Amino acid sequence: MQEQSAPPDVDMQRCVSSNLRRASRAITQCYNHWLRPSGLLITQFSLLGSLLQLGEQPMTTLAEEILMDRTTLSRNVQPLERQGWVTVRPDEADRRVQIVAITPAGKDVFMAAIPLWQAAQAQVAEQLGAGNVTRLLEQLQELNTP
Amino acid sequence: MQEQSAPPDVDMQRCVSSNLRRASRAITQCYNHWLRPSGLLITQFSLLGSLLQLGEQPMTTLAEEILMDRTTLSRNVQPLERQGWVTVRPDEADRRVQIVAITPAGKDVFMAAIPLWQAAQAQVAEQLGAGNVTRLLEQLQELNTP
DNA sequence: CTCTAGTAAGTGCATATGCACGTTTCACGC
DNA sequence: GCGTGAAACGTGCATATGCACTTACTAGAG
Repeated sequence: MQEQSAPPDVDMQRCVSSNLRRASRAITQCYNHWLRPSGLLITQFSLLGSLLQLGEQPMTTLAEEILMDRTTLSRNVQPLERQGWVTVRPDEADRRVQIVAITPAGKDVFMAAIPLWQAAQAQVAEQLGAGNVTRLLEQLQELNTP
Repeated sequence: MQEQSAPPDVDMQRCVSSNLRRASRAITQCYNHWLRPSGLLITQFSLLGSLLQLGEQPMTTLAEEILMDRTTLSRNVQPLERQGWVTVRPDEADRRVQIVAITPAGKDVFMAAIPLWQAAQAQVAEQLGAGNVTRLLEQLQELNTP
């Protein structure tokens, strides 16, 4: 008897990474759809929100705070910089460091997008149930910890 | 009294999309790290696994099965085609349709990667606890449904 | 002061993602 | 047979993601 084409213990339905990526695609599209009138993508909304919460930050420090690759963050900042929503300037004391800061215009566009973001959050909450959202967020936090 | 910089109800820690994307990044890196010796990325491993389970499929049908944008799938297939792990050929009856199929070499590289994938799965299971993995997968499935 | 180890960023490359738009092909009504 | 609407795909563009390599700069040893 030869081996079957796929062993029964390899079921893509059970792959945590594939399921996470799939859900991430679906939910990202949902949020981007709601945010569309604001001109922001959810990645950009999130970045502006983090800058508001944290205040201006060195590039690498910010990357560590939001658990994003330094070079990814650096490039994600560029569209926001072109729009005038953030600024990037060298640190005065240490010229290696680039300080990222949100601008008043950036804060405005973020504030205007909040109701749209809340609508997206509400849609997910309705789909999962409010309690399940909390549980999901807790589990996702644990995946970030390592 | 003026408004504070960020309203208290906008906490990026509670954004489902941001948390999903962050976890997706972290877990993807974990799986890619384990899969490194195989030469496959987790996206490619997952694609080959789906093709083994489903058999050869029209491009659009496959995209719907795995809940991925048609054009994204089309481009994700290209590196695999270059490596000789999948083939893409026009359907004989309907010349609009492109049939995607895994090759014997593709099956070989997939099989060889299975233990590495299992190691990644095990690491996640250890981090979350086995029961929590099942619960997480169930919740992620619900997010795909809409 | 100088040399050097380490840190912060930038760049090139490849993959991943999806929207908008255009092209080819098919099926169906006539 | 001939449109015509729909289906399947490809392409261009922009963003997202991260690895490997390089460059610029700092700080500390000597």
